[in-house]
Amino acid sequence: MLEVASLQSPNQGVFGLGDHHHHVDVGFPDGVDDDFLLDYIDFSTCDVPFFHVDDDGDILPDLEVDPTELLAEFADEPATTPTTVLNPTADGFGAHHGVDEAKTELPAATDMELPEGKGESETKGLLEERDVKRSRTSNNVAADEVRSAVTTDDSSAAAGSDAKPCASAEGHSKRTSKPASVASAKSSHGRRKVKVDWTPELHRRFVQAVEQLGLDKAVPSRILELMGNEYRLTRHNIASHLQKYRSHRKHLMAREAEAASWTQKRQMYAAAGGPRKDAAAGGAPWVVPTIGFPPPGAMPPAHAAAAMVHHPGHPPPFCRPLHVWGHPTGVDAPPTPPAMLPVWPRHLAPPPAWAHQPPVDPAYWHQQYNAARKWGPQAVTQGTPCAPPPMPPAAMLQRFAAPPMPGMMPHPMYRPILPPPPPAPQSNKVAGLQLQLDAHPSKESIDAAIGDVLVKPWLPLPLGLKPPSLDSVMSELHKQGIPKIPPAAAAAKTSSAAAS
DNA sequence: ATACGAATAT
DNA sequence: TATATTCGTA
Repeated sequence: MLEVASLQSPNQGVFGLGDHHHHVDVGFPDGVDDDFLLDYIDFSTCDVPFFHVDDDGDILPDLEVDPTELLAEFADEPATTPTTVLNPTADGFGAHHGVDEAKTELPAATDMELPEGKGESETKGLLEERDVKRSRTSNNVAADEVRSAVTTDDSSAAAGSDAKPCASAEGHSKRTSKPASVASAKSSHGRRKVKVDWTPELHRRFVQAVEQLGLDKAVPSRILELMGNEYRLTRHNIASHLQKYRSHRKHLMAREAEAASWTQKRQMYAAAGGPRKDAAAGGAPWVVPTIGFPPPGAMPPAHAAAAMVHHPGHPPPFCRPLHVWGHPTGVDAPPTPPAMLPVWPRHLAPPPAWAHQPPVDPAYWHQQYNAARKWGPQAVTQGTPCAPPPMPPAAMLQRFAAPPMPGMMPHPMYRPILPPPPPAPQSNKVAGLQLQLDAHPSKESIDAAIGDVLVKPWLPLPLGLKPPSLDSVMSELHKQGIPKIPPAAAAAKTSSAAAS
């Protein structure tokens, strides 16, 4: 079992995403990235750096395949490689930025279905190889299965199309050639399984297919059909990804439900008679639109700035309500209206115990960030132009800039807002920042949703941390001297609730 | 025999 | 963690 650890692309990191090197000149990224590369590639097992060069002389980066396979490919497939849609070199990538690279069009299903006119059934059969394999035996599947995996699966399926597995095309120039362990070269010419690299682009294609089918009808085989075989994905690859996709989706919805419930509570409170002064001042209730604002240092300045970008005609993303567009098709549009998110009232000076969070490992945010980029709405929103958002007004940056806190990362969700020194000045601004509820997202708002991708990672409540009960909140308000506490709440669990 | 998908393994 | 593989099931 020759397993080669899959390489994690440095580009997958927070900082790399917005800065792809689209050229593939030598197979290695230039500049600083070389350092990264060195870190990520284990040259000890690599005899020769191998690049996959196609007819056009393009080097296809980051193929997660081993040399053996490549060789095999060359062998049986001289090189009739039609340019893949996803070949990064094919579409002036220089123009793309960050998240959204090219919104590649999903070629009509019919188009990509079978390059060589193969029937669907045939393709299906081929792609089902693994299932067959599985049932066939069990022992020593290691070498055997792996071999057959590539042999059957690939050679047949791949042979079907001359498209190369450009699965990782896009933006991942750095992940370039993967140094495969040449160990495979030995006796058993063991072919190791290839780990599919679900690049953002590939994922997008996947999502497109899913959308096209509809969530309920999106099953691996169908998705595979729609995606075509140019990526040489197997049904299992899809199934696995689909599983995760669903899972993420589920969590996303759960999160939204949570936010919605919060909104309800807030509204209850407001209905019960929230702080009059705010309402009287013409402002909204006590919800402050600071939710989701990235904690200082959680993201690179460029992205942080991006998160703050203001889209004309729309509220700044960071005060946008948590809202997932769901399927563009509308099939599963969130039933609950977008709502403002709960945040700690700005006039509540020291936040209660539950608002204080221990320092969070930056890696956590990076993960959140990456996950959001991959599974977030942008993935669902097709054809979204994704130019890097402009810099926010300096004033805005200043306003939200937080003093560096070495080692400390205030919790994003409940980062308390210190009471503004002068009480008056901010009222207008806040009003301006007030949430706009987009019941029917316009194109712009969808575009703006990209900003949400950057924002959302900071939205969720920390795991294991339940939002405070309405009672405890009101109790806290009471402590702070906020008038008008519903009797019921006051009577109820006071400090105890707040503490928990 | 196939395909699905949850659970598990790597 | 992401992806692969296994396993029970329809």
